[in-house]
Amino acid sequence: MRITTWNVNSVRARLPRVIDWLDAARPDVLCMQELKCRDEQFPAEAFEDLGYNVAVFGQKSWNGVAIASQHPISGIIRGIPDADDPQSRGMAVVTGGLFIVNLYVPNGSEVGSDKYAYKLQWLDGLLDWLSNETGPDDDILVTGDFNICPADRDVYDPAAWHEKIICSTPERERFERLIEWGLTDALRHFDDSEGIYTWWDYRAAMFRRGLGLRIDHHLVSASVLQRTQGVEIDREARKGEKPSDHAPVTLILGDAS
DNA sequence: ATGGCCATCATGGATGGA
Repeated sequence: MRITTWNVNSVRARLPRVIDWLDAARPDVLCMQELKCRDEQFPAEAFEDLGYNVAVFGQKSWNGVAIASQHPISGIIRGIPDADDPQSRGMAVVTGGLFIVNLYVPNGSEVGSDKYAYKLQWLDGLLDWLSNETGPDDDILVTGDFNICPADRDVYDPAAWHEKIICSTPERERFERLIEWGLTDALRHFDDSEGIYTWWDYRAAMFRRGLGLRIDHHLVSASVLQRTQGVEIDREARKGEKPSDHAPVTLILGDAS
């Protein structure tokens, strides 16, 4: 079983690329972030034509998350950690035997800004929400665009990013609390090397120069970790005409025992 | 060179992203 997370940076602007990729890669589940459209603007038919069921949690212009799955989708939760938040940044479903939480964590803009305070509050709320909704003994995948580099090895220039947004200690502490709660950063379970990135700035030919950040993650509970065979980042999808600035990141699982 | 690009809404240029 394969589950992909991909910040598509506008599902409407990216539709041909997303659909072509999905048709070729055919993961069991695709978790998307940054739809930048309302629910009724989401091109559900294009996914359904490929045999996927879809659950969408969008909003006008910004943010928005969706899950496409070849398996039946049930138990849809819209609005994490707070159902009343006007920003659509989190949803959860049950599909393929997993509780999948798909997140678009706030960017935070700048350390010390109002948006930064919202980001930290949002991450605090996420941990509370998880603790109320489920437990680390369940079959859980928390995936998406976390907008956090967990460690310096996830950053192309740690000195330049020191205590900057994405890399600040309070953000990393929130990430670490998710790990302490009982989740494992699936990629780091297999590979502790530097230079592994999932996002590259559109500006200054950062992708061509190999300068990026690792901010898209698959966090798995112990039972899911036991089945995890690897994590793949599809850098090919960052090349060519009109790419997203994020690459798709795929979690590969064996069968449940 | 302390910026570079890209999407949205709207139809110019502000706002947001990371």
